[in-house]
Amino acid sequence: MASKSKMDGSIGAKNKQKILVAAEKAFATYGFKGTSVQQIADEAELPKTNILYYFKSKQGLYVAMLQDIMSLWNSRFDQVTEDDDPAESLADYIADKMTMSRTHPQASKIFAMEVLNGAPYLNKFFSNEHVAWMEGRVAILNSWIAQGRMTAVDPLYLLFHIWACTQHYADFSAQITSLRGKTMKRADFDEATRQLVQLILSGCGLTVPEKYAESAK
Amino acid sequence: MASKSKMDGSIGAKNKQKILVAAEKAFATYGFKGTSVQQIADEAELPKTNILYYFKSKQGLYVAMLQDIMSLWNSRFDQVTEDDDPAESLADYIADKMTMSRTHPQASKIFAMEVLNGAPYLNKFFSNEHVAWMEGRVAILNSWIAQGRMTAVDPLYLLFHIWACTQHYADFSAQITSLRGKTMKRADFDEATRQLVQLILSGCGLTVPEKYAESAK
DNA sequence: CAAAAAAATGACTAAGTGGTCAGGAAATTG
DNA sequence: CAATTTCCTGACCACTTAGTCATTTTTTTG
Repeated sequence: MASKSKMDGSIGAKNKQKILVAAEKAFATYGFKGTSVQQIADEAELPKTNILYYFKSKQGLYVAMLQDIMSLWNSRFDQVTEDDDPAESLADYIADKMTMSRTHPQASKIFAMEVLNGAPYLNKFFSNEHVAWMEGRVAILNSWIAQGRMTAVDPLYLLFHIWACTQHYADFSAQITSLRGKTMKRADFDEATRQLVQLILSGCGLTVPEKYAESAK
Repeated sequence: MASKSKMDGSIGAKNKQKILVAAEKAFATYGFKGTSVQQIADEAELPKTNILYYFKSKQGLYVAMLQDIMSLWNSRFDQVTEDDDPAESLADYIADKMTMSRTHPQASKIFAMEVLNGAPYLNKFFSNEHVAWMEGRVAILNSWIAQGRMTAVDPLYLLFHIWACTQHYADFSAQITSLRGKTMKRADFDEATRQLVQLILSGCGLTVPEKYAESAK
C-alpha cells in the first residue's frame, strides 16, 4: 500500500531496534571493551552472527547506538528566547535533565564513559552542533544578565555545573545508593530536583518558581 | 642500619611504585578491560612477567591502585567543626576538590569509571569509612543550619552537588575542551573555582570570602 | 664467600575475541 | 509461481590476552 516505505525491511528494522536496546544495556554496564558481541547477542536473544549481519562491526553498532542516544539530549531549553523568564526557563531545564537521569540512566552512563575516554566518537558532534547550541544558549543567558534579570555569572560555567549535577544522579548512582542506604525513587529525584533548583537559582539571584518550591512535609 | 625496615625490598617497593604509576595512567586512559598488562609493562618499562610477579593478577594490581587513589580523597574539610565558619569551610572544600581535578585528573577518571561500573571494588569502602565520614559532615552542616548561619538546604544533596561540579572538570575535560576551544589552564581552573564558589555559597545564603571574590580582570 | 632468598624473564598455554564465509531458509516481488 | 532479494546461521580463523612455569640472575644474609 504505502508506496513510500518501499521495503525498508520491517523485519530488519525491528531487529535492529532490538539489538540497539540490548547494546545500550550491555555497553552501559560493561563499557565498550568490556562488552562482547556475544553478550549483546544473548541479551537480544539472537545469534551472534545476526548482530554482525545488521551492523557491520562491533564499532559500527556502538556508533549507531551513540547517535541514538545523542538524539535524547534535547529539551525545552533549546527553544528558550531572551524574552522568556530566566528563573522558570532554568528551573525547567534542570528538571528536564533530572528527568533524563531518572528515566535514561543507561544513556547517561554511556555518554559519560565516552567523554571520560576522550570522546573519540563525539568530537565531531561536539565541534559542530554542540558548539552552536552552546553559543546560542550563552547569548541568551548573557542577554538576561545584561537586562539585569539575573546575577552576572559566567554562562559557560553555569551550564557546566547544571550538567554536572544533573548527570551525577545517573552516573554516580552506585555511590549515591551506598551513601543513602537506599536507591533513589521518584520522590527522591523530585526532592533532589527541588534542592538543585534552589541552589542554582539562588546562586544566580533568581527566585524559585512556585512549582519547584518546598513540597509537602 | 635502620634495623626496622628489615628488608621490605627497597627494590620491590620502588618497582611496585613504578608499576602503580604506569597502571594509573593506562587504566585512566583505556579502562580496566581496555588495558592489557603488556601496555602497563611498556609504560613502566618492565617486562610483563615482572608485573605479574609483583601483583598476582591484573585485578590485584587494579585493586591496589584503587586503594592508592582513595587515599587522595582527603581534604581540610575532614577536620572542620561546627564552630568553624561555614562560608570559608565550604569555599575551601570546593577549592580543594577543584585542585584535585586539576592535579589528579587520572585518579578522578578512574574513580568515575569505577562508580559508573557499579563500584564493585568500592562498595566495602562506601559502606564503611565513607558513610561514617558523610554522617559526620552532614551533622556539622545541620548544626550550621540550626545555628542560623546558612540556608536550610539538605546537606546530603549539597555535598553531592559539590562533588558533581568539581569532579566534572576532570571527568568531562574532553567535552569542556571541545566547547571552550582550548584546554583548561591554571587560570581557567581558578576562574571556574570562583564561579562555583559563588554559585554554591550564594545558593546556601552565604557570603563569598574575600579570597574567592572576583579577581583581576 | 657460600647459601638462601628475592627478583627477573622467555617460552608457553588455554580461553576468549571480533569477524568471515558459504550455504541455506524465508520473505518479497514481477 | 519463479526469481530475486533479504534474512539467518553454524563452522571456522586469526589474533589478543591473562596467567603459568621452569630456569636463571641478582641481592641479601649468616
